[in-house]
Amino acid sequence: MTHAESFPKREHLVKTKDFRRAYKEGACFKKEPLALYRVANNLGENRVGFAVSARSIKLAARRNRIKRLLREAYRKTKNELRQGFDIVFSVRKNPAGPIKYEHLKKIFLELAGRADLLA
RNA sequence: AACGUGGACCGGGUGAUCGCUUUCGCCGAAAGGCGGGAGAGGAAAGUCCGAGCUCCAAAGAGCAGCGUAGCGGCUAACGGCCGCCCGCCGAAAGGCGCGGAUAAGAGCCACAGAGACGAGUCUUCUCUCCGAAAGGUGAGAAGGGUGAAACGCGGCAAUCUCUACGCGGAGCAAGACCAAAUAGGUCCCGAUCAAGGCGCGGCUCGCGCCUGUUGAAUUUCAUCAGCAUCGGGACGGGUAAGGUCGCAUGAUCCCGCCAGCAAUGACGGGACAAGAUAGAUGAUCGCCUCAUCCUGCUUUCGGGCAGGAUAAGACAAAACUCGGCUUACAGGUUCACGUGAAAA
RNA sequence: GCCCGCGUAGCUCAAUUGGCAGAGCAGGACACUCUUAAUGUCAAGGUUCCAAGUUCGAUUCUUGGCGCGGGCA
Repeated sequence: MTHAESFPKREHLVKTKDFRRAYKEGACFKKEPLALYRVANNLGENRVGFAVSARSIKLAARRNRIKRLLREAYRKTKNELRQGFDIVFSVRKNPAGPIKYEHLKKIFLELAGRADLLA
């Protein structure tokens, strides 16, 4: 059995096509510096992708950290979310100052609430 | 000890819970599950050099072009490293240096200055000659001023050039295989035999390769047209960041010993150490020691103690692989060396 | 990942054997006008992306950084 808080490859959004579809057709919710795109898929479970702009955030280490923290926030809360969506988290602008997990998680939860994803 | 100089090394440790990538074993028809192992750096960075490797059919010579530049050595190779010489900086330990060209030539040296590189003379003095004198001709010497440089076989070759040596081009998104899907394209230009064309990604030589077929119309040449082939260009359609390999045992790392001033090499023994592809190393909570800042107390004014805060806190993360260089970097460990001034 | 190109006034760009950094637009002041626009005149505006080096002298040449833009299946 899969553990409740695991996040295997199957749940990752991978294809460029899927990302394009989310941007184009999905509903968009923003709160600096994060943006959430949500579109229904017909798979019965969620797939999630994280996009961090390399143009505005130069340091690879910083980009990696933002992705990991977002992934962690998703992993911890995935059981409280409604299923059957493709979700993309996009970070376009470089947030000022150090990146804190607690801070990102707050924004994450707020956006998830606004996107009507919380069960 | 203080200040300084040059190397070498580290740049958290440990425990718990959840999670990721990969590999091995077991279970399972499969999806997957369980257990064990492994999992970022000294710069992984910039992409500045040098290689391996792959493709361009094959990769020759000369020229052009590009690169390097004291001498010698090391190396697979290098623009790297080591030793020595020279120049400059430093009191010293040391540091820095695109550090060839007196042989052939071209170009430039603004402004200022009389004059800026073989053309001449602004001022003064001496001598000679002409002249009554003022002054002038010629020769020599010195000085002032300008300027970076003032007559000297000037300076600039990080201006062309010359000399010596080296260099074919592109790059793992190279390239190979497999699968699926659609199409089995359209248009333009050139070539198709005795002299041409194409290739050797710049040119020449040299070398190699190619030149089929039908018809107009008849033996050949030449010309034209069709088909076919080859080369180049433009457009259209389809699929899409598809999968596997390349892809990690290597100029590898560690230890010992020998040769060498050294870089480095030989020998012996041991080790196997990330492999992702929207891109794996993370999150939370403890403890330990370190650092920085703030507050308070204390002091022999160097510091010490207590509490609190800060993301163990700097620079920053593999993307075919190595050897270097360069740049960024909180803090710490260690070895060797120097000592002028100031302070003690 | 690899390979290219570009940084000059607020903006768009010039500047060659290395020798006083300029043009157009925008902005400012003045004139003209009842007022505005247009037009004319005037002045201002620069660490030539940064730092070293060569040179008497660097936007230009050399080296190293920083920033920006593009291409490659």
